[in-house]
Amino acid sequence: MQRYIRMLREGKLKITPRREAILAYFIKEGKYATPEQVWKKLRISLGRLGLPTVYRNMEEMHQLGILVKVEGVENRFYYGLCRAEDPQVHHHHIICQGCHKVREVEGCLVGSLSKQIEAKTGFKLTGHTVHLQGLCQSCIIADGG
Amino acid sequence: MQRYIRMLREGKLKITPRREAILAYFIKEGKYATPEQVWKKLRISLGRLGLPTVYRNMEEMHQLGILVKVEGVENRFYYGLCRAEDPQVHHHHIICQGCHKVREVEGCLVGSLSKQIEAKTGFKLTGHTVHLQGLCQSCIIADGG
DNA sequence: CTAGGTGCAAACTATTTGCAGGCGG
DNA sequence: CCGCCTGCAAATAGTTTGCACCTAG
Repeated sequence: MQRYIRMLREGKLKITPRREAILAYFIKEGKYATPEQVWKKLRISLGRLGLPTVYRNMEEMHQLGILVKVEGVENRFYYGLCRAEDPQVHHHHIICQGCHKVREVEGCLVGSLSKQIEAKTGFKLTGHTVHLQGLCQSCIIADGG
Repeated sequence: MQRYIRMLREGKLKITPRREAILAYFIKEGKYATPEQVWKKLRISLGRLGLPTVYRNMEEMHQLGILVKVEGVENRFYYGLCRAEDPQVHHHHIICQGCHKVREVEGCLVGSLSKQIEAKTGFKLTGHTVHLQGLCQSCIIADGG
């Protein structure tokens, strides 16, 4: 928790009960979630909590690299906690299709091939997004595979 | 054009003036576009044209592998014509940040590394999406770089 | 104390749906 | 001539905004 608090401070954001609760939610669940899912859970314990507050805070945390943002099914956006040592160091994430657990994947899949791609296409690569889907150990077992 | 017409037939979709116009749009422009952009252009030449019709047709063409669908900025979806020999053969696309041109990238960036990823994470990979952004030859020059 | 954070209500906007009539095969 | 296709209007739903009040630092 402390490292995320520190990241909020570095981003000039105040440490409020709402922000701590959102962080605690992601640390506890370890899964990705929509702002609405987070809101439904937290407003029970927090009493009053506005959905826009959750949207605002999750987006801000995404800007600071605390949360990863991924396009899920059905035109919705999901956020997951990034546990990488240094979120600034480029890496990818893999998400379990069974339980929505998020895990960091070190290194970059595109980096080593970028020269080849540029040579073949004539494009100069400026960026990329990679979304990996999979099944975690527990869900492989649960799936009977 | 003929190959896309054939793909529509194989998908049990009728060949209508609206569908031909949408295909012609993408063949001519060679860029990705939102349903709204396509609609604004085509309703001039087609007279009456409903925006829902464009949404419906573009989504159907996406299902058939005729159009690629990518998440753009600002929570909107863009579609681009897939010119790959066989769209069923797995490949990626790179989109020019300057002019929005779409180009196929043969091969798979994840495939050769999937074993490593699985070994390192313990996940079993079930799928992935890769979005490459870049600058095409013309836009590199226009950019002065 | 003061700038940033929050709740609420309302707005916004991309996308979808229902349905009556139209047209491709 | 049958069933898919289309336009229109209206609904849906995720997300954002305006604003008065509140609270962390």
